[in-house]
Amino acid sequence: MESQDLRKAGLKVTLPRMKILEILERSAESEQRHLSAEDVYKALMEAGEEIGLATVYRVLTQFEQAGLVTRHHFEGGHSVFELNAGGHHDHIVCVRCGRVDEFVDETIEARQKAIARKAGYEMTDHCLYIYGVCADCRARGEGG
Amino acid sequence: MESQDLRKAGLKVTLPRMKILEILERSAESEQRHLSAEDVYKALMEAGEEIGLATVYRVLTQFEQAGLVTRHHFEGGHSVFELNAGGHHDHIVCVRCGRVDEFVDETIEARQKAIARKAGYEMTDHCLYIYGVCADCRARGEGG
DNA sequence: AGAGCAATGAGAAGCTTTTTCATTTGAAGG
DNA sequence: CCTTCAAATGAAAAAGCTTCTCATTGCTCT
Repeated sequence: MESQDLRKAGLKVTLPRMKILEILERSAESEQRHLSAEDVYKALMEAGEEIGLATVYRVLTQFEQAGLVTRHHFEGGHSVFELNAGGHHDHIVCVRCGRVDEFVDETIEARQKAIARKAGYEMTDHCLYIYGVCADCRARGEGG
Repeated sequence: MESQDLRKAGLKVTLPRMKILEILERSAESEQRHLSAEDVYKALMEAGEEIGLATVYRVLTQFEQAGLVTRHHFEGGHSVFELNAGGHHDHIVCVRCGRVDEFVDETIEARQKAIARKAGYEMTDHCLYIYGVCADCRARGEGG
């Protein structure tokens, strides 16, 4: 039951929050795990929900603070949000088509902690983006 | 001679470009290696140069395309630029005071290439940010 | 020195995100 | 079920960063 997720996060259960959570969950099941605020807004419109863009931003920020979603600063200036499920992972982004794949590498995870410690930092978080050209785009030819 | 750097990059040698390059070089020598467009603009104003903000953005973008600087998308919405010198490196950012340290780790570099290949990608670039609390901030106390 | 073309400056415009404030809605209690 | 109140929402305005427009300026080459 999703409303419990909101309650546990200390957020009042409202229609906009439920709907936005639904959108995020549905997109997490499909291939598109990373949604911008506008993506969410458009999905809401398509679902016939009259929810303002300001509310989308507010709710996504609240979800982030509540630990329900993670905000990523991809290239291009705008943020994307991703439902927190399945634990931590990093990203490979195709610079040609925008496709995003995920991975976890324990070696890198461990090295990061060691590097932070050596530099005198107590690591709280990290993010790693690998940029490249995906197999599909390369098969499609160099010309783009 | 700096003007040669511009020439090699295929850019006409103009006063604004020279001055911006100077600002970047001077800041690279000091502790502040990462400047936002506005930082550069303010530095120019302090130096008594009448260079428009639009030009700063244009020049920084050109420098990026020419490979002279690298643009980073730090958290907070705005980009920062860093002179390309001393080769590739990644970043550790203090979430408390904003301090930025740099590091290179060959193990991570190698793993990344391997991961990209395994996922079917041809890696073109990557960026890794470790977030944490630096030694100074921790010495200063948990309360902030 | 002069011609031609790229670069610049100032301000407007564009885009994403946040804020404001009146109105609406959800949660708790009678 | 109805009331009450704080919290949430919507619409529009505002804010912040970045890009665009276009007349003017200034390199580069001859």
